[in-house]
Amino acid sequence: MVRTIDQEARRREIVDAVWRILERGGLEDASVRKVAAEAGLATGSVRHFFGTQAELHAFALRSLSERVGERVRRAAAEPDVRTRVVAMLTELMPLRDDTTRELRIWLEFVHRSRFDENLAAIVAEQAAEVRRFLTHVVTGLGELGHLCPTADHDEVAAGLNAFVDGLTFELLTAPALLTRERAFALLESFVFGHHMRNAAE
Amino acid sequence: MVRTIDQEARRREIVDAVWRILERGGLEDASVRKVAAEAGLATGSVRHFFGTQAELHAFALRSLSERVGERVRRAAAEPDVRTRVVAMLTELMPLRDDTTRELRIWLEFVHRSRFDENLAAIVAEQAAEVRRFLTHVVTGLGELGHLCPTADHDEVAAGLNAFVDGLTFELLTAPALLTRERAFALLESFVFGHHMRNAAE
DNA sequence: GTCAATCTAGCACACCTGTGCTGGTTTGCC
DNA sequence: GGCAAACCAGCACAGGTGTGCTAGATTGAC
Repeated sequence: MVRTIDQEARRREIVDAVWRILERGGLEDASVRKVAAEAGLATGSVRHFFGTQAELHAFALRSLSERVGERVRRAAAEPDVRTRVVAMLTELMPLRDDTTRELRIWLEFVHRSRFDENLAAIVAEQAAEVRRFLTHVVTGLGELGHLCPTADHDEVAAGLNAFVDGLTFELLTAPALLTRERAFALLESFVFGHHMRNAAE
Repeated sequence: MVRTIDQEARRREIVDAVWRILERGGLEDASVRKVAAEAGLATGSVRHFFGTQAELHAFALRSLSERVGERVRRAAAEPDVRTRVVAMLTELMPLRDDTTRELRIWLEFVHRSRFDENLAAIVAEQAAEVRRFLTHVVTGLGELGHLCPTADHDEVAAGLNAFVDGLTFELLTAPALLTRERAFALLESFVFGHHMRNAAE
């Protein structure tokens, strides 16, 4: 056998090229030829590692979610509860340059997934994971006393999810409406204010 | 001069075809040929009314926003304040089949606008208009006594905007996470609950 | 060195795209 | 009727696309 370790490195290089293109021009620009050029390869080389374009895109998406997952897990190590909640939510939103880059790319896939069953399955799984994660966060908030005791945690998590998604979406698509600082302030106010009561209250 | 009235009808027919295609397959599918086929015309006919594809897309977007605007204005006629606020917000969200259709199409343009300066200008103007509209709604809420007197209306409007956008985005891209009924409940809870205090509070 | 697995490179095909252009057809005014 | 403007239809060109395929280069085990 020859070179089993470099294979993964090459795949990562190619995925990096995909990400750069997605950030710059969106998924439509991520043709096999352009990806190859961006990675400094020939189209045949790319197709040796990814038999089809769909495979390449799916792999790029999965790699992205792995990366985000790692980051969130790292933020989860923070000992102080309140700091931890904010840190973890922050990782999911475009509040820094690095996360902005990731979420810009992520938005490309989410959008495409509306008309692509393959991507849709992956995206749906990711969304469900985020929701579970937010439910966890809400439980933590309950222990912190930031929640009305009668609040329905699922309901509160759904609301938090919508708020986070809305801030993210606006930061990505309408930067004139929202600065990072303001988004962060709104997030803190939403989480630690008296906003998390039950809808049935 | 021949036929000055049918011209607008034709344009509308073509735009209708564009919308149908956008809903079904996204903006990428809205090629001149496919639009023509959908409208039952030859490509040359479409190009007689819209010199270029970009022009066609821009026109389809503007037509959409006009349509939504009319609907919102109609909802603004409701006399009861509380009912009116809900009705107006409802028009901006995919809570019915007709508005869902419009917002699906709208999302296509918003997404494309990230890499298309022409569309970006139109979309940004629309977003600003929605924000002004929401600020208006918030003022109405203040008069209703649903707002903390010290609340910063701009801040509250920004939060409401994010929440509405988040619910909309999730309904369009992650229907497994959110039903229309739940979204409506969350909206009402957000607007009429104790959620609208000032961030600096 | 030998050799086979792995990787790279790129040509070729069929298809779709926007748009320039050139004819034909319909329409309503005079 | 005649005529010009408005409209319709579609060909043609120069690109770009995914992917099948073949041929060469590189690599590491033996």
